[in-house]
Amino acid sequence: MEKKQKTISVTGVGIKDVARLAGVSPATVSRALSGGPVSEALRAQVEAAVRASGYRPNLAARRLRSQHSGTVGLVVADIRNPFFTGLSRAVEDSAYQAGMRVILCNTDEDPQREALYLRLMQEERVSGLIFAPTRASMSTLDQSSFEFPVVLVDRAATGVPFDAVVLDNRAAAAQLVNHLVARGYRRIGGLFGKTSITGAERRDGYVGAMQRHGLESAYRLVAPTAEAAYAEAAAWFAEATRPQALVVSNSLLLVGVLKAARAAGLCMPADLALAGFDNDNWTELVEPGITVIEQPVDDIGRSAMGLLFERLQEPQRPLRRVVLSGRCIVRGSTAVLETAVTGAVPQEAER
Amino acid sequence: MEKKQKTISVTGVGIKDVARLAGVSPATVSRALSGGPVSEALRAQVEAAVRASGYRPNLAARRLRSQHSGTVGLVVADIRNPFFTGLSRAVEDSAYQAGMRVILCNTDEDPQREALYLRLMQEERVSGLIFAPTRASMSTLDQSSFEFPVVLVDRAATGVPFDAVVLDNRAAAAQLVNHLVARGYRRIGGLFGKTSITGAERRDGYVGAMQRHGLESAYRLVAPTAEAAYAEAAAWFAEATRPQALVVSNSLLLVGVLKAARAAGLCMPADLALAGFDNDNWTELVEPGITVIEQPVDDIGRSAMGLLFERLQEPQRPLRRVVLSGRCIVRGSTAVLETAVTGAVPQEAER
DNA sequence: CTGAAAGCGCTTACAG
DNA sequence: CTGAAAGCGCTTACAG
Repeated sequence: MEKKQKTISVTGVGIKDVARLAGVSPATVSRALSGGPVSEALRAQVEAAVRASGYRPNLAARRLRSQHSGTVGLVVADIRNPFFTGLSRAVEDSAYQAGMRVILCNTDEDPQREALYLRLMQEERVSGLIFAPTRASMSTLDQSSFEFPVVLVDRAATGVPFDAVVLDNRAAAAQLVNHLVARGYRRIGGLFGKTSITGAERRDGYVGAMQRHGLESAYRLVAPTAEAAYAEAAAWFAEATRPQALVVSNSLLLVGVLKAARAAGLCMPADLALAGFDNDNWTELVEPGITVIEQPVDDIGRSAMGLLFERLQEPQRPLRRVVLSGRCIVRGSTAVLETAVTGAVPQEAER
Repeated sequence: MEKKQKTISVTGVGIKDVARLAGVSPATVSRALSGGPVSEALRAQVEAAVRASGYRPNLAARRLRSQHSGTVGLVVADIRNPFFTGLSRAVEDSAYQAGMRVILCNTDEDPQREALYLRLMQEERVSGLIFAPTRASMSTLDQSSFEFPVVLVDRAATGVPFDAVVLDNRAAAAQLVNHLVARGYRRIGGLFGKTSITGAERRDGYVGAMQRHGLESAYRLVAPTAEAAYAEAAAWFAEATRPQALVVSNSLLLVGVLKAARAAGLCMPADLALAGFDNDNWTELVEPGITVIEQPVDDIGRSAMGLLFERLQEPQRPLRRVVLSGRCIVRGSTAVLETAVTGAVPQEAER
């Protein structure tokens, strides 16, 4: 069983070998394998011949001939960022379910690598691309740069000429502010990443919500690393106007802020309340638990693949932008402020 | 600039178009692009024509003709496991540096999906495969199953007929035991995953080290999920023979144990010392910090790619097994036991 | 339903 | 160094 019939071919057993074995033409083998119109008798012969020979179709040949790569590209900043880890898993699952492959690339937010990988996508003739662009490159892009559909994820300015799946970042940030206000906090600061559009949108949401509550915004922008957040937070905590509560725009920054708070000897939430984004493992495990906005990564990945498929079927359809909501997971880091002015009713509901 | 010369071809601009534009043959374009022997004059003409036409080579055609896919497969259990996240990033970096692509597949430890993806690797005609097999499939595998080199990572029984890169799991587990003994603990239990060879090796290391110290082993095996670990640990903590310290074989189980300890109201390290594997973010951030063995994921990924390349260059070389050491990161979860019998000198050094 | 033939876009001996 | 020709392994009109 499973005897390896070494044929003359260097390449192993090909469709012609199977055809010979089954006593049919290569065309019939091809049809039988792709579910084409073949009589049951021949189909059975072909299947037997495939099993006997251990034949595996050559995908490079199939792609070249059929002009379908059956491949989608996924270009993100860094797979080690838990948001992208989850996203890539969701995209891969959707893709493999649809019988497609995924090519994953990490740009590290480097425009040069970004350009390199976009070029690669062209060379692979991907059927479509799911892309989380840097802010710089997003403005450069237009549809004519690509001969395949592109779906932006996570980062997409309103009005960009692409299908997109994003979180409602403004609403999510506002949700955190509302929650903090409801819990009695007033001097609420913000720390946002300055390189991605996501950080900017979350900042806008924060500023808007603070305004609606009649509170004064105080935010700072940092490079998207734990180290930068640590430095900025440490400096801030040393100032007289240190905030009572902090809204932080992603989990990397959150790590930096947490370490800075500990280094400064600040207790949560008594000395500092903390609220952020991404329901990473550690935000639950740390004491007293960090209040965060959880992003629906599975939905985001699935929706992105969905938009891609629909675009492939109907290239001329109007642009679509799927906006998903985050879920606020309340934990100990934003417990009710004990010195709260109980008379001050928040002007907006928590949700 | 960058004018899209739409040619008659449906497929976009091909090598023949470039050749016509440059006034040379397709063969010369091919040579110029692949760094073959071409005069400087013609090379410049070709480069200009490529720029002018926006030509991008079709990788499917190149692969079919050259019989090199320039692709390595990476088959792991789940990219969301932080060990595999780091590994995949390391492998991808090595691969892209060498001008190769990576195809990533998540098996979820499911033998059926494993078989499916191994078949896919054949169809892609990958140049090589980096593979973390389940225990079940590892015994099934032999070299003749593949027509490309395979390097096992993370999981590889001694004696398997493949190149492999693994952690010295026995030494690492022993290191944790030695450390706990040196800190004064004696009733040291173990919790190990039962599905992977890794868990078994770590258990062996634990048992051996306990024996050398003249201590009695007490370990339990569980399914590799946080839930299973939680259930088992919760039950154990309720028993009279509850351990003073616990060695846990991976970070998923560690999460379960930590939650169970908290639910049982056990303080670390006073009521329970904890030591595990994988220097995941949260092990540092949690109070009082968990002592763990850090795996050199970058080294593991790089070494695996290295073994693959060497095997491709020299198919007949003897099998190689690279065994890397973990680094013990000591944190508060294994602080000196205050009630330690100070007379009992550990029989082995901590390292 | 089936087969013979053409061709996807490249690379690579082969000959000069 | 250069070009004409063959061919990698498939799929797909085309004809029957």
